[in-house]
Amino acid sequence: MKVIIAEDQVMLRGALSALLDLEDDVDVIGQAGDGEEALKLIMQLEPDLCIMDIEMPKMTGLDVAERLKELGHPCRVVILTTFSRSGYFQRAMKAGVHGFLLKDSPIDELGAALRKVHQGGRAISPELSLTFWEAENPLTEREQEVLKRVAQGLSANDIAKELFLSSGTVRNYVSDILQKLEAKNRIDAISIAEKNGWLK
Amino acid sequence: MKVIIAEDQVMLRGALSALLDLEDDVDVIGQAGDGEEALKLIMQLEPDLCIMDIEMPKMTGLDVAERLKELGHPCRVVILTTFSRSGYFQRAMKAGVHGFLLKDSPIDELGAALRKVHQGGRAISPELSLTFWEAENPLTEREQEVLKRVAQGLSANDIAKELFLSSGTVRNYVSDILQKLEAKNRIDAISIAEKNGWLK
DNA sequence: CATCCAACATGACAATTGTCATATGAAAAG
DNA sequence: CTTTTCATATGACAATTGTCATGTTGGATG
Repeated sequence: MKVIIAEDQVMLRGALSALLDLEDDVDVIGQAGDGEEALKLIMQLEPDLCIMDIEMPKMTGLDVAERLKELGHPCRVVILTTFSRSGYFQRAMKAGVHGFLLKDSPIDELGAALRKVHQGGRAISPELSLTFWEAENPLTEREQEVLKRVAQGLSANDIAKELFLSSGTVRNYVSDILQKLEAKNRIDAISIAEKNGWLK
Repeated sequence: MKVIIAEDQVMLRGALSALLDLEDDVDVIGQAGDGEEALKLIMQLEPDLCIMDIEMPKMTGLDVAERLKELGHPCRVVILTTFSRSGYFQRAMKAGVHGFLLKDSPIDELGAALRKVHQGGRAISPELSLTFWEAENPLTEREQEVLKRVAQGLSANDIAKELFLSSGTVRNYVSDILQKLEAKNRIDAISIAEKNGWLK
């Protein structure tokens, strides 16, 4: 099977590529260090499978997966990520990926996962518990926009200007966010949202 | 040369171990997933070299390196880390490590770095620029204690209680921190300190 | 078609953060 | 030995955050 590896960490990308190339039935035909390059290579080289990190420059792995789904592209995506965040997982499933592995899994599992996906199956890391499905993002679109800017260190006044709202509105959104996440303050809220993959 | 790999990310640890074992002159004799296990294995197996991540559970790679230096242990440490933070680099140099590589380096460089260190040399990632040496942590011990707790989402009152200070004192420390880091607010300050490796 | 609900929006007031002036003690420098 | 400097420490006041009551609009439900 023809495989492309999309991973911005050079050393891991090189190591995975070298090891997978040692397998008889795996052919690593391309490597990408960011999401845009990954999408381009998939279009050009038509791999069977793509191993895709999530957090990459220019375009996240989830953005690429969503794009491939839009295009009805046959390439099967196996997400390989560091963080077991429910927000990522849900978004990946919606994007129709065929695998979701954690970098905390043994290297042996990767090859097995690729074969499974190539044969039409799905490969999900066993570490992802059932409760994982339940932690849906409780924030509205507007609240997410506000929280993203809070996380960037912007004040309520700054955010009000950017989103064409009044400062009181922004403060109310922040207050709603604190209540929904059961956070003590905005630093706490940022931390909770990051852990759950609710901050893009 | 006998090598131990200390890396909490299972997949990378497995991949590096497999690849390094393919080299004629490298013998991977142990693997550790956290700092304490790494220290224990180094004591027991007496490797020539240890490839050490920084951010690991229980004990950071830098804590381990410092411990080995205290003991005058002959094992040579090569730091392998994701983040090029000057705080980490300085602390590593002070701990007497023999190598400092970024996971953004190609896998080929790792083997070459190990040989260089084994022969008594040092191996530093070329990406680490000269300015890297200059970004010394501007915060006092007390300010660092305060910022660590701010980053954990504690209020000035909470921090005052923990450190046996008054709330006004804590707020003044926070204000000093904001000025030194040229941060707009505490979220901004946390972000700057994290980027520079000044938050432990 | 009417009612209800949720998302979005605002400002008054309470609580917390951040600034600033000030003080003390220990270590470094002259 | 004296002076200076820096880290540590505190509270008054200004600025911002967070809470709460309230309003509007559009979509869902009966």
